[in-house]
Amino acid sequence: MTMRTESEFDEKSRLLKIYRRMLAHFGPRDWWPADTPFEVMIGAILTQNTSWTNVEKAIRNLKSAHALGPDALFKMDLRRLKRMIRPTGYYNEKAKKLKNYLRFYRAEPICASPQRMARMPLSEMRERLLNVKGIGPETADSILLYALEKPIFVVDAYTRRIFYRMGLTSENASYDELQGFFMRNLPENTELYNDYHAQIVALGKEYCRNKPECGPCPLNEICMNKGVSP
DNA sequence: GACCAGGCACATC
DNA sequence: GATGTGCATGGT
Repeated sequence: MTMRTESEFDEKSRLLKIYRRMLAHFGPRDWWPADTPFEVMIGAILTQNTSWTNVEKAIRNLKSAHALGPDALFKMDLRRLKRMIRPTGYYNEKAKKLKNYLRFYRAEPICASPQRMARMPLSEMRERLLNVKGIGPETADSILLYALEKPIFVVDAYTRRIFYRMGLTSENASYDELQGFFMRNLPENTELYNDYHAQIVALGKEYCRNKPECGPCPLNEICMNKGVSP
């Protein structure tokens, strides 16, 4: 039998309270903004350290070239691919990352085979994704959660910043530590993880950018940061 | 013109 | 394991 501390209960209710507050303010986010699971995967790579508006341009380029599919992208000339994804920045690196991912994807048709997907344990799937050069923890988890609908919590720069400023996590917590914090304290639920992360991004974009001071935060009553950089 | 954006791999200590 | 660096465009 496991003992639970008071603070564990506090954190559980607090994380849900924060979620409800964000949900009330922003409404359901209906993520990920993409037409297909495959588009989610490509977007997840393209958005690495890049604003989503830049990714939209690249996605548009690929769509208008009728190239947003595994075969078309895999076969596309590298220089042409670079030209199309240029707006996302790091386009030389990202073009290689996409090619790496497509090689993996075509060899392991995870999305084309639901039976195989269902059989594959989450942790094993994650390991395989992380073995692809260019896929780190956030990209892997975004693919698992938003393309494959697996129950895993996505951590990003906004998550780290917001929850550190709230005083709930440490500034230099690792990805795995932060992910563990959320997954220990929230019910395991794909829909919740999906919208929770989307809410965090909405909050981050509007109120909690990487500046010394927050904007007027809709979470004021539960956010410990009173507008001063901690 | 500086600063930031839905990271990651790699080198070095 | 922690810390530093290159990668690059587009918006504010």
